[in-house]
Amino acid sequence: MPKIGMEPIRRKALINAAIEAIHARGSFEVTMSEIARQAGVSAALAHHYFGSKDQLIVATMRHLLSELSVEIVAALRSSQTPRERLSGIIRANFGSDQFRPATISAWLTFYVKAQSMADARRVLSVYAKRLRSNLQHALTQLTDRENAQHIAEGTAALIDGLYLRHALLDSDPDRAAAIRLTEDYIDAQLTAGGNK
Amino acid sequence: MPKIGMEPIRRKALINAAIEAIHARGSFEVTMSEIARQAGVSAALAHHYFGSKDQLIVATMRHLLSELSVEIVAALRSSQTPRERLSGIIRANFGSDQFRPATISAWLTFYVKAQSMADARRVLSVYAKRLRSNLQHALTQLTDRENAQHIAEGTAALIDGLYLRHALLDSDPDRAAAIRLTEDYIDAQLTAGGNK
Amino acid sequence: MPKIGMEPIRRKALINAAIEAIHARGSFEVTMSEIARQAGVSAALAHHYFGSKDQLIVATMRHLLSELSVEIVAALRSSQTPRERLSGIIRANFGSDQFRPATISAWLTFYVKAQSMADARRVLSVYAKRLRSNLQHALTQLTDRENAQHIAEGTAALIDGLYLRHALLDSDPDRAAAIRLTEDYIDAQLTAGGNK
Amino acid sequence: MPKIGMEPIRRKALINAAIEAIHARGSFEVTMSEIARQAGVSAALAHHYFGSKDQLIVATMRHLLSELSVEIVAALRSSQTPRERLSGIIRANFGSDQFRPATISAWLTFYVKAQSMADARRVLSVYAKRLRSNLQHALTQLTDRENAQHIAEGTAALIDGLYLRHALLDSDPDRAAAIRLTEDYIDAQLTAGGNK
DNA sequence: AATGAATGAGTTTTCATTCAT
DNA sequence: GATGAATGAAAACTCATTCAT
Repeated sequence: MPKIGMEPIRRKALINAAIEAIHARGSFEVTMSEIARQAGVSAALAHHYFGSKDQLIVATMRHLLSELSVEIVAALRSSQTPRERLSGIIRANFGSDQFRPATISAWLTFYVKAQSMADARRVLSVYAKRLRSNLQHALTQLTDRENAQHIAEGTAALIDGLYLRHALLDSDPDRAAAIRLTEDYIDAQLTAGGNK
Repeated sequence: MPKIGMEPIRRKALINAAIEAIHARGSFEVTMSEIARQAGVSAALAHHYFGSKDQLIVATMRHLLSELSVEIVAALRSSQTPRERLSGIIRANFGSDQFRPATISAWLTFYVKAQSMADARRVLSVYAKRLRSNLQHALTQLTDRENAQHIAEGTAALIDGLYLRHALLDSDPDRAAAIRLTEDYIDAQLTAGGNK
Repeated sequence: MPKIGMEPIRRKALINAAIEAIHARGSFEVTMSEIARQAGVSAALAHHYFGSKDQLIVATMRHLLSELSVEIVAALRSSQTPRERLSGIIRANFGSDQFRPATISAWLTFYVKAQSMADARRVLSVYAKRLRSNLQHALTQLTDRENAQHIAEGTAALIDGLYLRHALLDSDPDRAAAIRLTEDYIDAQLTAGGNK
Repeated sequence: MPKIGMEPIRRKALINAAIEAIHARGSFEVTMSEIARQAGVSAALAHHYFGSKDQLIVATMRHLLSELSVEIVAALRSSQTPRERLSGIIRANFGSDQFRPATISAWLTFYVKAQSMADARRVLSVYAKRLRSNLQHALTQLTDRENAQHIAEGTAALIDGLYLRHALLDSDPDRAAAIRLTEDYIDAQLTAGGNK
């Protein structure tokens, strides 16, 4: 086994382990040891690669966010019309990689962590802004600016709310229902606000 | 200073202190000592009255929930029509006591705590069900059952999502905007779904 | 209810409660509150009457010892011959008030407490010496001094050992068997050592 | 200083430290810190290796018991006749490693701990049964079954009782006297009961 | 690259004890 | 005579983190 190039492998393994461990524990009450055990390495190694628990957490958030980003970008690329782009964003947010128990737990704990940790807050703010900006951009082409802002805010809240409510459910999240609810919201708001 | 009948006073003080301390800290990483100090008593006394940190947490959740309940009940009582009842529920959820930074922080951390603590989960589930049931009951009188269910679910998610997104904001939450967004959602959905 | 003369009643109740609580807990891991609750009074009152937990413990030991003393004295009084006196001492030690689970537990914990508490040690030493002296006195009339000493030591050890071993048993102690064993020991030793 | 394979060394050191600390304190009122300090390590390390104070206690009991077992087995091996085997068991029980103040203190506290701790109780019960079974086995070859049982019970009680009484003594225990007393008991009982 | 060893700093929790009423 | 209120002090336990190998 080559002893070279282990770093990216370990980092990825630890980040995935963090997500699973957070879910298993239900919150950030996970210890570094648990995460390391889940990844099959020693706690010391996790420190070696990430420097501290907080930094591992931020790296995990960034990872989740960038995964989501990739899917959103892909969805936007394959869309032709503004309305299709909206649907793409929604589908990406409720994608099977994102909208599953472990990821939902992780997101939720990140929101809490963001309350007390500047780094985490910054990362989440970036996500929140980007989501709104993506939605707004597409919506501006469908209705007036003020209405677009309004609907973007609502859509973002709806997405986050659906995540939150699903954190409480024991059953597997119903992606189709979540998508339908969000799509309906946009449709109804566009109709009510008057299309361009 | 009276030395008798202190228990209810202390319990209330500790619960309020817990909410404030959770907000100040940003999460449940508050210590019992911090909560006790905030309440002006010793940590030992907090244990004396609540038994454990977890039980103090659950008591705090229950308190927040019952406060909300009282406001919702009041709002429902003073409403004449189903549509007014919906507005009442929404206003209660975004009431000035509820929709403020400290309470928002507390709610968020409760959701996380519910992931790992059976008692907390139970309490929150009760709240989630009651909210949906209240919404649904009013909605059923305005549109067909299936649509009512759908809108109730969306409204609940929207409310929770607005809380979640405001947890990230430094500025004071805009109650009026949150209410308008939710009301608009209901109106548009009812219009789209066809009134009774 | 007269408010006078409560002291002896409370003291006795607390001492009995201590014995029961020690047994229930299995050791001195009893708290003052538990003892007080068992006695139906507040922990503060226990302090009022005994000054400290340690003093309550010593008082409880003294009580147990004096109960035993009374029974031994009575047994000695009603005995005619030295051999009868020996039997009386044995019967008293395995009397139904002494040789029962709660008392056995209490004795055992007292022995441990005596290791670290001068007062307790003194009290127990007095008991140990008195028991040996009583035995020796009767034995000296039945065999030579050296043999008497020997047998007294053995009898005392046997009695204590039987208590100790019964502390481990779940079943009710078999008083008759314990008495027989001890009597047999004395008989056999007297026969072997040669009677006077 | 080798930095690997420390675990067994630390475990042993901590167990020995526990015995000494228990003796120094006189009871289980020892703290983990005291034990750890005695072993020259941090309290955290003791927890790391044993999980909890209770588990360290049980490990210490097991250690004492297995040491005794080894000595008993050796004594039994080097004996030819049943009577010699009895002497071997007795000598092992009053061996210089066993019958010394620190070990006596430890045993006594174990008996108390066994009252409230299931694990400890189980361990001690095993010891009690094994001692009786060893004695009985040898005795059955020297007298009838019923008498053998009787004497075995008495011998075991005598041994435990001698330990108990020596817990109260400040002077060093007199091993020879304890052995003589126990041997005399067996001899006299065998004579009285009739040899096979 | 990787880990077992080790700990300091902190957290919850327990309890005997005091005191005002 | 009696107690609820209150706490200081100390205990067990946890965990991120460091370090030598």
